[in-house]
Amino acid sequence: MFDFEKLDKTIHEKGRLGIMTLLATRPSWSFQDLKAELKMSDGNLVTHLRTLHDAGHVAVTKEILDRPQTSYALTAKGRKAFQEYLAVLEQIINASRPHP
Amino acid sequence: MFDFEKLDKTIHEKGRLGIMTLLATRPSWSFQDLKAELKMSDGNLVTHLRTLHDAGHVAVTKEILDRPQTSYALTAKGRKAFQEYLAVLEQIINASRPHP
DNA sequence: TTTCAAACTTTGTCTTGCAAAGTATCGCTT
DNA sequence: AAGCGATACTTTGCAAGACAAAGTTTGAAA
Repeated sequence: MFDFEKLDKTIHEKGRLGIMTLLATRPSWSFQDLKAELKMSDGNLVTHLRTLHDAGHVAVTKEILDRPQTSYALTAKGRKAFQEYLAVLEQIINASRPHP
Repeated sequence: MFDFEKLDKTIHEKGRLGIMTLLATRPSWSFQDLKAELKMSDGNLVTHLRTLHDAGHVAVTKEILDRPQTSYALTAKGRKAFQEYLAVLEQIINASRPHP
């Protein structure tokens, strides 16, 4: 009916799903912006970002502008994985309309 | 941008999301059918069903036909909660198409 | 009454989320 | 130079939860 095995657990967790969704909307997000938007603690956010980075889904860029600033972006792999994840969500939505 | 707080944790967990999705497709499911479809262990499945039942999302019916058989169905509350959950999924899908 | 299957419960393990507090690094100010 | 504040992380500790395996209960059929 639908492939629950395909629901990538790395992405599915609430906090990381939030991160991935935000990253999908823009080429790049700063740590501070992610934190403000998602209302996560530093430690929690960093941990989730590291998990996503370890999975190869997120690229990290450190620069020092005015202040030190770290930016995050989807990798090609991450974008693909996320699209597959979204495809499962669409399956769920479609399946959930009771068929006549 | 979208409401992550609305992502009901009771529903969001992978196993329970599977259960809710199946329950949304039919008026009623037997324990055995859920188990077969979701490939979960007895203990795991029962625990998730109890969690959903405790949350008021799922109704339980025990009857004895040929064999004892327990059936599960969405409550009105569960159906509503699930629809709200799906609405967030749709927000995520829409937000994830990078806007031009 | 032995047997079988359904539907639990119990037990134990292991992972994970999460926050709070601490640390390192860099600019800016005085 | 010394101190200050912000960023970005690390560490620590706890609590919750997923999950499987094994045991238990219940009812029906043989």
